[in-house]
Amino acid sequence: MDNYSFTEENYIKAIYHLETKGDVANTNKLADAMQTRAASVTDMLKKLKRKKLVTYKPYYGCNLTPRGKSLALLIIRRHRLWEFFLSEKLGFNWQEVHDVAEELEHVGSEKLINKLDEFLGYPKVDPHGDPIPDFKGNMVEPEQFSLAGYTLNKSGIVVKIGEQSPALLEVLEQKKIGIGSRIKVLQKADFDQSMEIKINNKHTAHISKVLAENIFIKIV
Amino acid sequence: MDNYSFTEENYIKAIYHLETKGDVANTNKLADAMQTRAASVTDMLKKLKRKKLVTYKPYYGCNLTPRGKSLALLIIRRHRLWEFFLSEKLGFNWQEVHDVAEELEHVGSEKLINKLDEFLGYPKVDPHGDPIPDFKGNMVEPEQFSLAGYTLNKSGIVVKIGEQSPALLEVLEQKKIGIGSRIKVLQKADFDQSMEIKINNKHTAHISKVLAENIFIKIV
DNA sequence: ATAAAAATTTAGACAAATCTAAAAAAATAT
DNA sequence: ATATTTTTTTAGATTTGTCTAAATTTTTAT
Repeated sequence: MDNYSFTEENYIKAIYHLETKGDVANTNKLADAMQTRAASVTDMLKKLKRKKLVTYKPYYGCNLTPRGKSLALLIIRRHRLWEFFLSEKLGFNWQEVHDVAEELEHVGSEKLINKLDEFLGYPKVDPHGDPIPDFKGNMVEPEQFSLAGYTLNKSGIVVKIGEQSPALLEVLEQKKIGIGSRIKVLQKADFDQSMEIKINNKHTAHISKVLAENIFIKIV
Repeated sequence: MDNYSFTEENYIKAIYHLETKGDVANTNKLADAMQTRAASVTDMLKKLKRKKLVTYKPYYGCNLTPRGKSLALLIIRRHRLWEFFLSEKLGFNWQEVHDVAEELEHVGSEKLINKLDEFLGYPKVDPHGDPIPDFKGNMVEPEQFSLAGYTLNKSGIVVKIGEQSPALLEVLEQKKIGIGSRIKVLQKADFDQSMEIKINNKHTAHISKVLAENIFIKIV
């Protein structure tokens, strides 16, 4: 695999994320994502095109070539493996892992990342519930379920909140449940479907059926 | 702690290593260490002086300021902790760890490096036998001697290889001598200072004076 | 002590990634 | 369909770390 600068890698990653969100990666969106100016983006897109990582059409935007896409997946693989390492082995909170992984993801050694993968036991999902590509770039988007359908002792990561009402958000805030929280079902009451859950392996909470129906979990 | 570029950090590290070797870090030696030209070094030294990391005297060379020295020790701490991690946790050979650690050492998070230190059990020495500075920058130089100075029937554990040339590493590989090997001196020839040694109580080897001078042993 | 050699610095240039300001193209509104 | 607004590109400048070639200082040798 060739060698790319931090900046190039970050552009490729940003383009990938825009594409998978269904958007075309155009100049202004990229400038926004990269915290830079449109003119700088234009320059970079021309360069990435020269390097055959994207197809670039002036006044339109760009798409990743197959080469660009595998580079993106490699960087995402590195990022998410490091996030897993930081969380699992070094005891970082899931909120803290992103910024550090943002730096570690640019360390290029192929052997490093594959050995790390092995050391971590080939995890499928990072601490935010996002899937980790394997060494070939394949990843399995984990299925998400409402917490209400969960059975005892199953755990996962909160990836979505159903209803966006202020009342619901307030309850979640109060119980310290948010996107990324790791939740494990401890007890379930048959008569009203309420449940006792453990949040981030730290504190427990009791939540009603209605609340559980609005919390969506990815299995980890 | 402030933020420095990869290049600045690498210069600081090179200056530190020259200083501890007893040399004055002058332009040509630095150009050699940094694989660059003298003119580039001059530019950089002026910059490092502006940043108060070195004292620089034209036509003489430079010395690290206290700030510069603690930065150097921090980078060395990162480097050696990562080497330990790669060797101990990911199963890299001690010859392979250096280049990867060279990249990892520039990841700046203070929390990362202190958590890593904790995770590794606060190791005192890296896979090459070099001491790891603690979070304050203190390190204990382990007592070690060149094998060349050894007398008959004395034995110890290989903790460091002096010169890092591929030619030397190849000989060591071939004779199955590595960091951690237990070595006992069986015979010594007066006329050329070559010696017969036993390695790991298993096989014997004949090694020249020059080779012996590059093998450092810790008495056990 | 003076000339020759070696080491170092200065001057001016370059590539990468960025910027601002102005020009050009595309989208939108009347 | 034409004018206005938005988006994007171009042109030219800036910063960082590098380079070559020439000038300068220091060291070494006679």
